[in-house]
Amino acid sequence: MKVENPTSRDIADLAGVSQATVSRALRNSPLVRQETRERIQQIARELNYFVNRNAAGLRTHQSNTIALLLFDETGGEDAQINPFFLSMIGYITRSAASMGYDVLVSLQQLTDDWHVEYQASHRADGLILLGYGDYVSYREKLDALAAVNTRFIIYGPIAADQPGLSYGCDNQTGGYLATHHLTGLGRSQIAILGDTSSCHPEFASRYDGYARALREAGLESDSALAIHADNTEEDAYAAVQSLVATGQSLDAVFAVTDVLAVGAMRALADAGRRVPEDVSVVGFDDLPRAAFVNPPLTTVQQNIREASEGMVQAIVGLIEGDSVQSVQMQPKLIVRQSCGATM
Amino acid sequence: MKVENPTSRDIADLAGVSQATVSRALRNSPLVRQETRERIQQIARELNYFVNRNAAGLRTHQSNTIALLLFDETGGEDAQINPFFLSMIGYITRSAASMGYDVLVSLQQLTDDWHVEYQASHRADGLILLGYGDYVSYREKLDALAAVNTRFIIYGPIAADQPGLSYGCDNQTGGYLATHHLTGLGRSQIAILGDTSSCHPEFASRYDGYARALREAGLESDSALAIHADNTEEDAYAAVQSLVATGQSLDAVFAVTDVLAVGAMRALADAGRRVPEDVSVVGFDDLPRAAFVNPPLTTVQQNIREASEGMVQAIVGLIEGDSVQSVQMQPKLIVRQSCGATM
DNA sequence: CTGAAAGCGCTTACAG
DNA sequence: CTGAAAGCGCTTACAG
Repeated sequence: MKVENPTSRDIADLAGVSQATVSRALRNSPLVRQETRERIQQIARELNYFVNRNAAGLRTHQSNTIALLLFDETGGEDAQINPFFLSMIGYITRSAASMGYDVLVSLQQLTDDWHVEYQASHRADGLILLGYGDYVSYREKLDALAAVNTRFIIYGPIAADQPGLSYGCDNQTGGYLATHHLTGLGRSQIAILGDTSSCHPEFASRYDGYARALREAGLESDSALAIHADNTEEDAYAAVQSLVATGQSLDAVFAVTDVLAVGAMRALADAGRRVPEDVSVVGFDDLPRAAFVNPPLTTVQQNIREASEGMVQAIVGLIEGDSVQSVQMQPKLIVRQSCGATM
Repeated sequence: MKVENPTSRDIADLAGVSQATVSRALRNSPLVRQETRERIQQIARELNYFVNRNAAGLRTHQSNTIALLLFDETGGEDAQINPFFLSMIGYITRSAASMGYDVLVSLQQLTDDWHVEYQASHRADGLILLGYGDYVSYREKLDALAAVNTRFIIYGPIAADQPGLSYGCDNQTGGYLATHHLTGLGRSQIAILGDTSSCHPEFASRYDGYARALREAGLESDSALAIHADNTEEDAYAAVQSLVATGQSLDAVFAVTDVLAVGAMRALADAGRRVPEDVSVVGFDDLPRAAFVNPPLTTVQQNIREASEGMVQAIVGLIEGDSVQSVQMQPKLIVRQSCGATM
């Protein structure tokens, strides 16, 4: 009675029906008489039988799998995944499972181009792309994906002529919220920390929001207060340390990510500047650690659960042939103690 | 010249060879003349052709995929993955990729039993299981996996009669290191926080190490200082708060995970106990946030990179028929400021 | 070194 | 409601 690696034919023999009927019964086809169906499913259960996904996928041209590709610009060998994207994995996986999809996770270097392989090899029906990357090389990848008709959605800004769908937050508004909070507290020498060049459209938009808030408050953007840093804590630390060493005065820092904000806070502390008394700090992302740093970090939150579930729905929609739109979410300011606002 | 979804037959027609030769050439078979092989690979590249994994997998009975199953005991709908296990995903994925394997990630409730499906459905060649779980229900799952000859490795303690391989750290030594550090600082009323019942063998072993260190220091284990808490920050907060409210005096806490340690530190602070002046705190895991809390947390580190890479090598070894052993790593005490040790 | 052929385990039109 | 049959796109013994 025990079969080592049972196939639908084994079930058929045991049930005294054809293999086709087994296939139908296991897919809950209404074409099969209920009594037959239940008997077949019972036998399948007893044998620990599961449909061979390779065979089914070969027939149906589907994998019921979504590939989740994490791009890592700053990543060396030992690099941890950007915690912001890492925290999406749970939501994406759970949400995909509830829609009947598996999730294949892969870390990609921006120099790789395995990404086109996932759908072409029928390993995945669609892709979700996560990562802050240099826009120019990123863009090439998107074009390559579009060229082979891959279904994909990218977390990030919606560029006008960019192929594919995107799901992102209104970064301009986010930058505005952060900066407006600082000007509202009377800060006037507000530095912005990060790579706000056009290579990083999401950070560039945060800069635009920053500039708008300054303008509204009657302040001028001062290029001496635009501090360039790659998106690592170490780079942020070094950049802020250098700026402070020049004698440049400042009373606030808007870091375009929490990772940068944490580095900035360390650099300020080591330079003897108190946060928030001497310098206010705002971040962006609301990483888990934002609540734990000292003082707890005021930051702009993107709703990652909503984003994760939305992206899964979008890619599944695309796979199933629905028409799907790009989405822009509204960010939210989370006030903690790093700016000196009363709670 | 452009083919929509090229197959090996299309390549064959274009190259003027048989489909079998294309298959061989693409797998770099030495049976194919080099010149022919290169010509075929060139054509494949031009057409953006990739081998259909479903078809190949059906033939070879392999998926070249590892399923990474994360079990979540405390997980409600909105629960984040335990950050300790989350941080392994990157290393596991990268390491699997370097060995030619994809990683399928799935969050599992301890009540589910999808886990047997992964290998039986030929979606994965083997499983890696991560998660702190209630040992009794966990054990049932392992037995079910073993019953259907699934290849798997579990991160956790090596129980004598447990099926499958495991990869874990020497939790007893870890508990000893933490507690010995505290006794060495002159602490004598050392609480232990967590679920150290036999349901959680890893935590129970940490308890054993704690008891051993106390014994060595001539101290007695006091059951009033064994604080039960599920592995969440909230539960730890509540448990420590209650204990302090009873008037129980204590001068140190060994939390069996960093998640618990963070909750304990909050509860102590809110009760007006200074860390480390009044109460020393040690954790376990060295989560990313351990360095960020205030004061930075002294903790026992498990080398997650080594563990991740080791587990991938082990499961791949198992898949490829090597003989593989369970491994126990040595943990390491990371001294920060939460105990008051001089740095 | 290359080709013809079988077959992996399914799904689904087609026929009854 | 059920079965016989074709075929998805590969890999690999077998024959040359």
